[in-house]
Amino acid sequence: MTAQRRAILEELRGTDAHPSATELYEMVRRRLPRISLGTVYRNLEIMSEEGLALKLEHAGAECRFDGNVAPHSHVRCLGCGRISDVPMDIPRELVAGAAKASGYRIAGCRLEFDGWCRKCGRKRRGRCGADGA
Amino acid sequence: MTAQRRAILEELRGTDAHPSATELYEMVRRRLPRISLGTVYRNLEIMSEEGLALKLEHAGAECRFDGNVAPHSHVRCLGCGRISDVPMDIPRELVAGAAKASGYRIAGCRLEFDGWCRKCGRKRRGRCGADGA
DNA sequence: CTCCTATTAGTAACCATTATCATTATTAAC
DNA sequence: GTTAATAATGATAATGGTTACTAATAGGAG
Repeated sequence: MTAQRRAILEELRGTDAHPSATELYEMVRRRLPRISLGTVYRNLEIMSEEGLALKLEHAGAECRFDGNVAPHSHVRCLGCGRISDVPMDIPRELVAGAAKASGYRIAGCRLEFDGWCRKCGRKRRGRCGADGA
Repeated sequence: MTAQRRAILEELRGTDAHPSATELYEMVRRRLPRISLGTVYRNLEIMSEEGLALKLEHAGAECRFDGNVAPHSHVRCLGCGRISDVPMDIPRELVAGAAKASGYRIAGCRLEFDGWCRKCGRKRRGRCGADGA
């Protein structure tokens, strides 16, 4: 394992901020100033395949990465864009229901939430629901 | 409403194939050969905001569009890429659980399935689970 | 150390999507 | 029907995240 790959993995494991490839690139660059963005992408891809990292392809947004490999869902804050973990299992019945409703053999599923984090929610006190403001 | 927007909406409503912007562009082009791709994108965006169309931002894939505006989930076939409807509600408890687990005020959520459609599943008889083959 | 293979840095290419802008269509008022 | 104000169009350029390419370099087995 090269120094670059090790550094990327360590930085990823040292945060719960779900960094994008570019953010990770900036983080690793403090240690390895000559690393290239392509190297970060390549290694993240490889480590995702190997199960060392999780590639979060949240709909309509750039990819983010997670050093926490255990299956879990995520919420994205509509205010600040932050992504947080949602330690929650997807009920088996839900997957079974989807299989029945669609006729597909279900192999995987993602549950993605959008919402307002505590900080952003405080600024919006009184308002509620799914408005876009 | 312009002829272009009307044509886009009619084509979208006339299919359940969840076309991408480019596919829709090809479809509409048969009627309006001089329409531009930008116009298709612009109108799909506008109609999504107006609630006339649904923009499906399935993780890690190009956007697809749906003329069926009722809330529902989707499965993508890992074999052929086809997207099908999953007429299923997301349980309230799931959203409530996510709110509790994350501290966010949840505004929306997406449930995305990957799997094998009947046709592709037949070719894979015997195998099961979430392998990538 | 030496050869072989994998990986790197740097850069160019890709592709879906947006933005720009001069021209053209639509609408509402007369 | 004309006109003036406004909105939408087509064509193309720009953007941004990601992938592909390549010559140079690093790692590791023997």
